[in-house]
Amino acid sequence: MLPMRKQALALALVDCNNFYVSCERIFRPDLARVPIVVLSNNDGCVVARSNEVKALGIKMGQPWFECKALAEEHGILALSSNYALYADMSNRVMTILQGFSPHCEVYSIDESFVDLTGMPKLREVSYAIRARLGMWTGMPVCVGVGPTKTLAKLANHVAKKHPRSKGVFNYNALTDLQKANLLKHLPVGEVWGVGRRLTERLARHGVTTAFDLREAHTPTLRAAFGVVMEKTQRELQETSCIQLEEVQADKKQIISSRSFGTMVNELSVLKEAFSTFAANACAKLRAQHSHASVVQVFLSTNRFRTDLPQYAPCLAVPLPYPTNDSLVVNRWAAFLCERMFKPEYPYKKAGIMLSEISPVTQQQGDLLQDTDTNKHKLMDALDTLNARYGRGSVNVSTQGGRSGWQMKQERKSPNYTTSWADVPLV
DNA sequence: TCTCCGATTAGAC
DNA sequence: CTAACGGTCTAATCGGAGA
Repeated sequence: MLPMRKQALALALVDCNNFYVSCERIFRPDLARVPIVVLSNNDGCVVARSNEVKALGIKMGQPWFECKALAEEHGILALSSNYALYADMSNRVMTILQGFSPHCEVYSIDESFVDLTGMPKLREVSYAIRARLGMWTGMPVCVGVGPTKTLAKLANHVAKKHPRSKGVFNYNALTDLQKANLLKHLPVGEVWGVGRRLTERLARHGVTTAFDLREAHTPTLRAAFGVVMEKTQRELQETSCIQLEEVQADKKQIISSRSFGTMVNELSVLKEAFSTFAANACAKLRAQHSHASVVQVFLSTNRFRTDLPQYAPCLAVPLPYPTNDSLVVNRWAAFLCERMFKPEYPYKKAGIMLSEISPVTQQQGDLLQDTDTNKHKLMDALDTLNARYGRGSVNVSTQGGRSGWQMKQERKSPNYTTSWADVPLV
């Protein structure tokens, strides 16, 4: 029997167009042509832009106050981010994509790699993906197909940028000459994994396009830029180095943090905030059936106010036993907070980080350990109630009413899909 | 000298 | 009216401390 030839991979990257903006527009068709931005937490930075806004030159991540004048002039609608809505729409999209292939990797809230290897008529399949998502959710997407994740990303970029592609681009269908031509016209900074710093450094080595990177002398590249860059190069050469991760790995660290709506001066308010961070972080920990052995907390003044004195302490404690109990973590956080707190500074941000995370099934046996399971039952009940009635339905009493530190969120849309109270009556 | 560890860097979205 | 700039996460790398 002849050895079977290894089949060339066909990976599709399906990426939602202006995802947060599209989520908002699906429930407000009247906004279809209105220029829209969605703001980060605390209404701080622009994190999503409609095409009209991109055309005006407003940049991703730009502080909103810098855009105010231009926004006024062009009637830009700014919305606070509505994560309950975006997460729900994301789940719908990802579930539908599973219908096209059993092998999917949900890469982020708005994009998924879908393994289409072996399927005939990849263009038709790609258009079918777009059509089904459009019909079932209203979400516009672009589809890029390539033999590696890096080239699928690149193909998606081409699909997004060139209207003639009608939202679909298949790198696998190109001739060698077409591939070279395409790569020569792509700035190296557009390649997945090449950010601003690396773009600068690569330029000093004469590498300015994706083609230059693909053709660079590998040992030299490896010596100057490390193993990650070598993988990127090999991916551009159509050798897959970055595998499809179908099951999401457990988090190795979990952070819950926020910038405050206003400066905070009182210890009591900080402790309330930490109580909420502890509850959030532990809920995430329990959701992946893990516990953590290190609790770290941090505080900071407003780093953009260079006119004010700065203070950004950070304290960690190794726990005697790993835990995922909100009350236990909360007590440690409060203790560390008191140690760090200096009343002479106004605080703008705080947070908690859990690390040294392991599965609860790997419980270390210890004769002295408390075997009381009541507190596990308490956390189970809390998680169940919050799952049924919505996050935040049941809190730890020390969380308080958030009044002293609540982030700014002045323009949030209703929770159309996750709250009956928010469903408009027609 | 080797190894471990925390801090720093870079990137993604 | 004024001041106003996100939140999580991972992996690689580096430099110093300690074995």
